[in-house]
Amino acid sequence: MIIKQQLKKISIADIARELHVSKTTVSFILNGRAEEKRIGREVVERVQKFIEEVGYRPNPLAQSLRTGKSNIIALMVEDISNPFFASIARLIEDRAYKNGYKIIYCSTDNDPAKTRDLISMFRERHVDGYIIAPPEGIEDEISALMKAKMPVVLFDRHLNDVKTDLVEIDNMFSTYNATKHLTEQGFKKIAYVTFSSNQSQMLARLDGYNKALEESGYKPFVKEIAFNQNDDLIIGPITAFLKKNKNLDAVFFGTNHVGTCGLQVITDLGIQVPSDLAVVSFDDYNVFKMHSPPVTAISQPIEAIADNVITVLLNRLNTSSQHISSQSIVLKTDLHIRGSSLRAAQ
Amino acid sequence: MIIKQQLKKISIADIARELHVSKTTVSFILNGRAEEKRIGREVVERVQKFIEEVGYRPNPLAQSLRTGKSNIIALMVEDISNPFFASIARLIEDRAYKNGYKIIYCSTDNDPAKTRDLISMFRERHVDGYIIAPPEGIEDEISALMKAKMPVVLFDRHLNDVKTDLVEIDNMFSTYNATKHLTEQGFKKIAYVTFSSNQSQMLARLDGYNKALEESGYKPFVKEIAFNQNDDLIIGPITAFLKKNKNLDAVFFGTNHVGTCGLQVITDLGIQVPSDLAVVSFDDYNVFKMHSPPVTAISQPIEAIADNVITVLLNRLNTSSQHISSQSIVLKTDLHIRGSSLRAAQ
DNA sequence: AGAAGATAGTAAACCGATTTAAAAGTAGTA
DNA sequence: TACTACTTTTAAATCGGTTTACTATCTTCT
Repeated sequence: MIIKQQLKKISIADIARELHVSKTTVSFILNGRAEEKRIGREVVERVQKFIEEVGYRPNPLAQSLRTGKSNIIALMVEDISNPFFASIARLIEDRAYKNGYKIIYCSTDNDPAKTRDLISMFRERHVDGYIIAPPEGIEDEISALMKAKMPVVLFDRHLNDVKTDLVEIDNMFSTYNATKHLTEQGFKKIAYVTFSSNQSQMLARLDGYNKALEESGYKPFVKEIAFNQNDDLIIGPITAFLKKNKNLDAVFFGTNHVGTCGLQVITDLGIQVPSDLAVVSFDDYNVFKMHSPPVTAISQPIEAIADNVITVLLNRLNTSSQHISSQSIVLKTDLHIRGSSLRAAQ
Repeated sequence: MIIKQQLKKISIADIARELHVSKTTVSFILNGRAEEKRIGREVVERVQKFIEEVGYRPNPLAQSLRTGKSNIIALMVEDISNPFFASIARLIEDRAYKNGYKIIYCSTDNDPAKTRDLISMFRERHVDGYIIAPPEGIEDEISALMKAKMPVVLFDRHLNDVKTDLVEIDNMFSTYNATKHLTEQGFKKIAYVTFSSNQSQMLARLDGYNKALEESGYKPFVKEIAFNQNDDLIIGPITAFLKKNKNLDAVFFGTNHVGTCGLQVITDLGIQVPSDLAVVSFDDYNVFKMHSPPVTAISQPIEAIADNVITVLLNRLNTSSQHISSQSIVLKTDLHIRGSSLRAAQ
């Protein structure tokens, strides 16, 4: 027998009337302040029993209006349909729900104006905290949130001059290491194809690549593509680039999106991997694992990122870490070396 | 020069006090009911100017509490990190935002209990409408929503005995057609690997496969796998199945998730596609397009699905379609025939 | 002049909770 | 008896809007 949930009406006032006590009393009991407020044992039991029976649930809107708290966390990522962000969102969602928080997520498209709108919408709705993979150009809004004492955790990238909690990976070392791997395999003309971006993680990745090449004394070839969700506008430039630079012996893609598009180009052009061209990509992804030959990739620790992000935020929300000014967590990546970057036996 | 947004305090009462009018007047003007309520032109202008100046925005919580409307749409999918659902979510999100609605999404994991909880949470928060890819076993909750006059659009699958708005694809024809394609290519021992599920779309897909085989007089081989998010628990059974049935000449995967896992198994076992085994999968996906050989796949019209879903829901919300009892939209799929299912020239 | 009607605006109730400040009851004590 | 102290309970204010019902003034018409 399923108990009919009283999703309908029943408010705290109804309960009070029904049991001949005041709303105040009921509210105190509901919020576990019965003891503190010295509500008699008998009353507490009567109220709790009744609440149980009718399946009463307080109206969260009214609660939020009064208290200013909403039990909602805003999660803003670049693009929720990108598997990297989708996976992280999923993991964060699970942990948040388990801790009584709901997640609202949305895609920023790396557009500061859209992001600004979204933040202001979230502020109006009194969300309790923010998890953001920030686009450039919203430093001021983030600072404003901080000033208003809102918990904010950035991840995937950081903003200069804004001190927030932060979860990142070691981008520079990751690309440095992967590039080194290529040079160790004997590749010399190594291109780096990436989105044109001043985001911290993208700059760091580029730095790592440059540093490794510099150490080897090879010349860098960098191709920057305008950020875009539309595959065709990524495939076009990559095709042109690869057609023009036939002398390359390896290519390093800076993100999973660029990487998948790049692979498609390579297939379309009939380029042999790795004999014609070795391939490495940032971010691991089904497509890379299952490509033939499988593609060497830098795998981000998705679970660890999600876990750290939500842990840091929950701590802030529980105000148990008021005294900590801000913490920065940097996680390691794994380089999964696969066939696409191994110099065939001569 | 950027105007400082007054995200702080300022309420409708402040405005009223400042301009020596009543809250009521301000509220009417804000809601465009000035004319109807015969507020003088001069007052309207004064109020609007002031509102503009201070950047006043009404508190949505208070609005929702009073009106019962929230401008929020709940979007419940099986798993937000599945690329099919992530893409749809993304498209729906965009259109919803453009129409002044926000989306809250979440993953049901096909778990009716979790789904029930989520629905009841959404009801408490007074979301205005629901978009749901429903798991089995929540017929009652959906009916309850309908009874409460909430707009509900189901997609991807339907529930028997519940008449809601619905956007689906022609699952049965899709698998029938793809299976026919295999038999026409000369394959005879065609396995169908899928999640074990009584969801409408899964049953229809299975029916299509069976019907095509029946017409050809071939024997069906169906392998059902317990639904699971964890790849290892999918890969294991598929591996066992393929190892045991070496006489198969084609395999049809019933979802993108099963398909990617299946491909991985095929690669790991060193099975040659299509010479040893032809492959077809439901859902198109990067992984299939880029596999070598590329994998024949049934591509769902993602944009059309998203578009229809949100259009139907927005119509309901605008109450312009009160008289329509419920509408069912069935969309066509595309079979993308690729190398993985073509009988090599003998 | 008086009734009816239009015009312009507002006070107060309401949505459903939390919280402050205070009241009512009870017991102990001087 | 009156006064303090403690326990138990509650009325009313508040959050920030929307909406109902009503007032007051000015025209217009018979």
